[in-house]
Amino acid sequence: MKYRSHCPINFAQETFGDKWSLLVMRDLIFKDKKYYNEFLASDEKISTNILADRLSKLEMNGLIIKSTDKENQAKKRYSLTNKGLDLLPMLLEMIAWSAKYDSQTEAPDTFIQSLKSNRQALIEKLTADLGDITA
Amino acid sequence: MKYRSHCPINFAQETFGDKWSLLVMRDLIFKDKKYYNEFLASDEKISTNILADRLSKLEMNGLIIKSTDKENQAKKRYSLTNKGLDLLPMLLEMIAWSAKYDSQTEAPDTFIQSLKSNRQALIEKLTADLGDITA
DNA sequence: CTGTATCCTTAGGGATACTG
DNA sequence: CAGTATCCCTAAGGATACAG
Repeated sequence: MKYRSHCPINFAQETFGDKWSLLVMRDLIFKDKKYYNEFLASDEKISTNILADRLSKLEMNGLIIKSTDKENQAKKRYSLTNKGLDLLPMLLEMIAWSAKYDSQTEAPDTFIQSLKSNRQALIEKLTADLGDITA
Repeated sequence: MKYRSHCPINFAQETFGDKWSLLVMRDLIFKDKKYYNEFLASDEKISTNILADRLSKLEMNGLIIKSTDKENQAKKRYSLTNKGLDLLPMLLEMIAWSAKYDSQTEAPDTFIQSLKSNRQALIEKLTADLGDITA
């Protein structure tokens, strides 16, 4: 891959700055989604070819890993890597910003407060998940 | 504007998730850029029509404001609003993530440490700037 | 169920000439 | 200097059919 510059913000932009990647990461981190059809069913209606492409790119960039489901050979399971999980702090700040400025969010202060207090629990849950896979 | 969903991550994506907006914000926040030709001169080589479009969209979305330079009537000056400035925490987390995983970054630990220690000073400087304009 | 493969459309972007 | 206005092009995305 050829980067436009060596700026870290540009690096992030080129890694997950497209229209869909961050939404897939959201589904993995906050919505406990793990399977293809679960991502496909998200509100934003990603189309199947784009989803396949993004999953593959996220895997190539080391943010997620793909494994075979234990129960069902045909079924693939997507999980976060540490690199992917490390997006959490940034995502939380992003969510806090949106909550503050998106008029659709009701009671942003309460919402942000609950985010922060759940932060540690979320990290622990995701890290445990991670152990499941890499073990 | 019509949003794909009411998710806060999607809101952020649709507000500044294009290829250029965040780089303009970076220039304003971290590089003290204020004028059209300064943005135009950035490493990533944004083209003039795109820059004009992004500045206008960022203004419409309330992240920046445009004013006339005091010295020169023809010269326009772009400044951060509070809403724009509030992207700082997210950007710092983004930079920290990139520093950790972009192999181009030398000594990421040191880099991230210096980011964090400069954080408060940066906020104060930017806030002072803001006072200049809105006063 | 988990994807590929195709086809098609469009938004986003790049180059460059031009204007107040 | 600070942008518009054009023209053009491609990558990105959407719809849908199909395959292992």
